[in-house]
Amino acid sequence: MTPKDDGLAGPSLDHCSIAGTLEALGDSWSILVLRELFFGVRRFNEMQSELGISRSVLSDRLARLVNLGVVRTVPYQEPGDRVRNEYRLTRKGVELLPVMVALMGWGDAHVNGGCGPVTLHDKRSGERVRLELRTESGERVEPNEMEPRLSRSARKALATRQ
Amino acid sequence: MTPKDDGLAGPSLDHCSIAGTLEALGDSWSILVLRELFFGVRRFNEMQSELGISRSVLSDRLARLVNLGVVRTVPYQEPGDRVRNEYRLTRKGVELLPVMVALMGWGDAHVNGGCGPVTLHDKRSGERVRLELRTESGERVEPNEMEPRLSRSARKALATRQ
DNA sequence: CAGTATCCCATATGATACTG
DNA sequence: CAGTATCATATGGGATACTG
Repeated sequence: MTPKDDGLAGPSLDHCSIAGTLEALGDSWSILVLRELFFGVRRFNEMQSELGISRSVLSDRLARLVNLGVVRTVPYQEPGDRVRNEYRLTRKGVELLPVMVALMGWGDAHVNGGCGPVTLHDKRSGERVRLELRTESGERVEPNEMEPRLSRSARKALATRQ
Repeated sequence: MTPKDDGLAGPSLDHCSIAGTLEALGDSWSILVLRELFFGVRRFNEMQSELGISRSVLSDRLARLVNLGVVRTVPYQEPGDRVRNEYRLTRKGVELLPVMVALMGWGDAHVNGGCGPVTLHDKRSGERVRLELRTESGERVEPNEMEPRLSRSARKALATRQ
């Protein structure tokens, strides 16, 4: 048995969705910028000082995120001041929250020794929220009870190539 | 209302768990190496050719992951060959799978246009598995229905500092 | 096969200064 | 306040060659 036989990886996975997301957001600042937005920080200067990121990089990252469609600018005006922009997550950006929740969960458990400085709550009930793996029929699944499979389309693509 | 007032971010979050996890695994290769392990690829040379990563970087990354405790080496021996090592996820590494599932989910939806080359299944039932946000009492929560709060300990830390 | 060591380069980042 | 432009640097990564 060569290792190749039982592995799923291969040319068909060069652009697997994990790699795709990382290509879009896998640099060292994008996720942190999105975290700020998630945590309610919306303005350039505040993000900059919170994150300790350089102004040029923050400017670049925000532009990229807007371009990607995960962030949008919203005009606002302080009384007696000119109109400026603040930044908000788009729907596409909000759908990234599970990534942040997963990162936070692992960091809570394995970096911060069991719990972190932030907890997540349902806005209505106030109950704590967490991420779970479930089957379509609603059964909980542990991470080690899960296996990846090539989708039908990927198998077909692989077959024609061989 | 200054933006500062309604944001959660601040000095107490410099080492929030998202940043912590990213610090450990946020480089451009670690997650991809872990993906290979998740997909069943365990040997150095195979990972190297699958990923198109340079040998030195792969070597370095594997060492770091072992050091972090998310990967361990397991000796194996091909008949008539000397003993070598292969790599496996530890429990701590397996607990990182939700991060990969979340990345995959977003990539499926927003990079690969609705579906990707890989699906995840319960080993037993074969049913598809996905990530869900739920309250402790089992209610499903949409990403936009969720808000972050400072934990009790973080509030206390913040209070003493001010 | 499974690495390690060396060297070189591209690029990401930060510091600083400037602008509306 | 909210950026943009320029520059210097550091670091990450690849290519290559070597070793057990």
